[in-house]
Amino acid sequence: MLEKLKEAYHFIFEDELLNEIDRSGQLKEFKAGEMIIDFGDYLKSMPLLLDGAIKVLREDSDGDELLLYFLERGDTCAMTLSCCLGTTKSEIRAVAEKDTTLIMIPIEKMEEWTAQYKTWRNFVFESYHTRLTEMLDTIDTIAFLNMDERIMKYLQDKAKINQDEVVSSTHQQIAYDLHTSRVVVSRILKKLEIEGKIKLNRNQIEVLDL
Amino acid sequence: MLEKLKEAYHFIFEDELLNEIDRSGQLKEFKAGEMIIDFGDYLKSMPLLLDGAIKVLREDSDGDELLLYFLERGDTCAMTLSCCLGTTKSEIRAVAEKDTTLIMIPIEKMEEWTAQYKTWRNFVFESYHTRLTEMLDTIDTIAFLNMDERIMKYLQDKAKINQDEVVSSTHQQIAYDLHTSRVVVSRILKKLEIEGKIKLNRNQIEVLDL
DNA sequence: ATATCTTTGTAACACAAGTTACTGTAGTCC
DNA sequence: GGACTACAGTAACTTGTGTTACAAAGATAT
Repeated sequence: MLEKLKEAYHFIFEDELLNEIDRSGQLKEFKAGEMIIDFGDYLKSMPLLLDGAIKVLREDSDGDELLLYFLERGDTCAMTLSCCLGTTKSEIRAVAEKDTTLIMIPIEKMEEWTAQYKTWRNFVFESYHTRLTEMLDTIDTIAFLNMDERIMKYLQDKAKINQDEVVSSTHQQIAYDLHTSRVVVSRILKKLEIEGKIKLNRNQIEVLDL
Repeated sequence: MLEKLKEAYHFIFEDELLNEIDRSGQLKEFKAGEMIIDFGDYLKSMPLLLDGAIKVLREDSDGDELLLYFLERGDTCAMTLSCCLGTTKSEIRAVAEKDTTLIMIPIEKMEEWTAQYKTWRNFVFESYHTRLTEMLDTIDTIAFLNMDERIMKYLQDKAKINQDEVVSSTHQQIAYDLHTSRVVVSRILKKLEIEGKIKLNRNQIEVLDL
């Protein structure tokens, strides 16, 4: 574990802190599609992403979902982070986008390290900043873009996260993430294919315009 | 200034820190409608809200605006906060919603106090948490509500912020904040009036259903 | 190979929201 | 008072998106 940890975080944390994380943290692995955190979960530890990718979702009162953003290596979930501090329930759902390994850090350590390590403080602030920026981006997307643009952006983001220009999703899955209907997704994907921006196959969409 | 500061913050900061803020901070006053921060501004100090209210907006590439949230006494602008740390440009615009007084704190102090005062750290984390939650609420609003509900929520929020059930805005101003058109706002306001939820007058809307 | 299920394509329609255009009305300035 | 401006009301139309319904194509199981 220490190896992987160093690989991902040695640029920002000093050895002493890395060793502390190694001692207190618990390694967890999730298969693609597994749920990591659900709405209303009480969180007693904070995740540090070592490898893989996580999809973060929001749900409304009718059970409709909406994709907020993806997390990659080196990220932490700032929502979780602030839930930990407030010991409030999770406002979001986190699902493994691909096979994912992460380290769970007990909340008690958070407070301790925040006081003790400047690098940790900076990391936490940096994470909050990144997440706020990401949320702004999400707001821009749903407020200012039409469905064509949102779908195209979704495909590009997903291709980037998975480092594969072929996105393996059904139209229904995309509809869930974007909070729209399957028919709308099919219709627009077909239009994007005619425009030459993507290539459609069963369960697969090749993104030509990255 | 120290008086006002104590009035608003003595519950969360110790006297020593309050005195520090008093020494380093600079008092600023803004009239309702004045712009406090604009897109692209570089920020060298961080605002603490003493009195009044602030409206925080987002803008897209075409210059279209969208209201993100309101700030009240005891709040700070977490976006500003993270801009300060990253010395990046402001992603948002802040406008005084009513006459507002705030204290500007130089960024150098931020780092210092974060290391030194636990209450300050908690305040900063708390602020980030509140802001993230507020952003989630904004996302819910634009993603899951229709225009009728959004306008009603807007009026209720605005009435609450101004502690006045009479909202003094033109239909055009509401349209800007919600990123829609004046005609749509007029049409829906009329409908809400017929439903008995509001009462319309020139430049004024009385919110009956708070 | 037949039956079944999942995924995709498409047509026809419904509806919310945005657009254009015009009118009326309340204030302001001369 | 008359001219002007800002604000509000409303009608008629367009457009984007969501809905319902059904058919076809590919995958999977028996």
